[in-house]
Amino acid sequence: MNPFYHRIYRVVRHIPKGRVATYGIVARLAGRPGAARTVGWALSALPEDNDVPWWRVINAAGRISLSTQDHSAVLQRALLLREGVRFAPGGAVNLGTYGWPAEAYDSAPAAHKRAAASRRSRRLKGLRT
DNA sequence: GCCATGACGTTCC
DNA sequence: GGGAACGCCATGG
Repeated sequence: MNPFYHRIYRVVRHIPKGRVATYGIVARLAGRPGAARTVGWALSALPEDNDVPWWRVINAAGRISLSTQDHSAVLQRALLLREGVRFAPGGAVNLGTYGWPAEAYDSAPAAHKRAAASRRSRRLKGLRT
């Protein structure tokens, strides 16, 4: 297994219970800024008998990236709720409150986080242009 | 080795 | 605030 993957998993294991981190942050902490997509890859490649709290990793919009219909998404919400993470009415997590590490979100406002969500919705429509 | 794909992110209309 | 385009990195065909 590549060092990146190991680093990614290690970073995810460091996420405290009741907190969440974005793919971008995890990628950055793992030493590969911009490799957010790769983080998703690494998590999807996790074996069933893993000790990595993958559910604490969400996208920059504070939402679960998986399709809400997917059983993994349902599981992820359940696990987060069990740890005390509250979801806003829109189904998003307040990164300013639960984001980890807090400094990362404090210094990086990133007001237009939902852009990620819009991109995904576009792709779901099948509009590849 | 090139092309397509994806649990993503940032910038620009 | 919402939508579209472009960029990034690793994997699989």
